[in-house]
Amino acid sequence: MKPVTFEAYQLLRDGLVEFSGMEANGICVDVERLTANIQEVEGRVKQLTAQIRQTDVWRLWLKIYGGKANMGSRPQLARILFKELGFKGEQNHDTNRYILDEATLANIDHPFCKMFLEIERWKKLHGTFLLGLQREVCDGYLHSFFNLHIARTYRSSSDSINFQNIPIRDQEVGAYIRSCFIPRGKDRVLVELDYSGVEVLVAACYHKDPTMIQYIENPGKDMHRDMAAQCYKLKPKQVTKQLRYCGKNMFVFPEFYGSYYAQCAVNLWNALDSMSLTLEDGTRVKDHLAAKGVTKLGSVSDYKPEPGTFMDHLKDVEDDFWGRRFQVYGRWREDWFESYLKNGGFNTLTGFRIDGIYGRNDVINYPIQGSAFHCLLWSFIQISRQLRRRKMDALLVGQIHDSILADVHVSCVQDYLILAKEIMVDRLMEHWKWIIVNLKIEAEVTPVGGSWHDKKKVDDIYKFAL
DNA sequence: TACTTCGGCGCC
DNA sequence: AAAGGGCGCCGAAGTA
Repeated sequence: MKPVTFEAYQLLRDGLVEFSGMEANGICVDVERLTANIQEVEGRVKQLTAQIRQTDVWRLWLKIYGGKANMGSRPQLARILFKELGFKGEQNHDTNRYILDEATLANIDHPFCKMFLEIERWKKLHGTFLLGLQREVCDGYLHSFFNLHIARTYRSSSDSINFQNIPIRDQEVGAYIRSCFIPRGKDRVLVELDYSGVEVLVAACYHKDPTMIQYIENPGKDMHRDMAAQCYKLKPKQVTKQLRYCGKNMFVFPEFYGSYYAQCAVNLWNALDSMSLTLEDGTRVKDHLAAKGVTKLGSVSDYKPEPGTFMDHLKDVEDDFWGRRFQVYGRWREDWFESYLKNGGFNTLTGFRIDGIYGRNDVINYPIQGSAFHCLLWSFIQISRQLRRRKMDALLVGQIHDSILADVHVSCVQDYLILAKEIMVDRLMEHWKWIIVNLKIEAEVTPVGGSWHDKKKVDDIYKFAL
């Protein structure tokens, strides 16, 4: 850990103090609800397990493994699927073990795999989240740790339990665990404030790419939509919400983090079937691509994609992405890495030094990830101090990289929202002159008597009313 | 029994 | 030339 400016040292020191306060505050847990949810999920796991034991595959499993047969063992299941039932499986090149992750199982067309994934989904909720929380909760409160001395990027981490990976994407699973987090009183609510797209904004502060800045500053422009259009050979207007999601999470972000066209192509191509991608008028995107002359995924050999395939197309999209559209960003990545090779390290915009042996992707990603978190950290410190100074009935209870969770009395929700916005956007931009794009935040508030799962977006914090 | 390693997966 | 960044936790399986 090496803050190279006094200010960077102060940021960690003050952050440590405020995080300690937050840990002591803790977050209120509905213990009865937690117990009930554990019961319910255990019941579901038992029922699904009984069901899967009736299948032929499980009978085969028992025949081969006898008393050692373990429904939770993926290595055992891999043997059944790939050695006994003849499905094609990939192996880890170093260990020769079969890969049997969710994507692999989802692509095997067999009901047993679907059932297995369903059970795993609920077991993950049960073991990691519900029992984990029950183990750590004390007198109705959870006091997770929030560390500032762990991550190589100078981000934070959290443990006992990790408060930064509570399920939310899978709404059904998320509900079981998030409904256990509640405000510490009948007349209070939870308020969550997060920076929107802060890593993209902070990246722009490093590379200053004019095209990227236009995308950021112009609300009519949409990078993810445009890239989805290009990847699937569509007009931007044809891009549905689902297609935009694919552009964002299967091309744009992977490219930012250092993936490359061949990997993106596989994911975008598999999504055509697995997500049944269609246009507004019902046309299958796969058929649309076929009409444009692209009928095969294709592969790469001798560093060259097979001509005329989707793979080949994605190579063109990538070349265009870094070589033309975001060429300043692309050049920054090369220059930044060159400079690292020459100097053996680099400094972040927030005043930290990162020395040591790192790969290209690390060198490009660390400063962005770290500085983005430091925006949150600086705001967190200021908000926490102001709440004390103004004797407001609001406590900070959690932090998730780019968001702050507070437990607020109904009488001061609006004051809290306005104070926090002022600090997170206006004062932070005054404080760090290197922030050259406008920061934005989103607010979510739970109903009175609701849980973290019930949080709802606030349209306009200045017109907020409970 | 206690500990470590690995694969996998939850979040940003 | 290489090819997805950061964490923490779980269960399985191997080792001492």
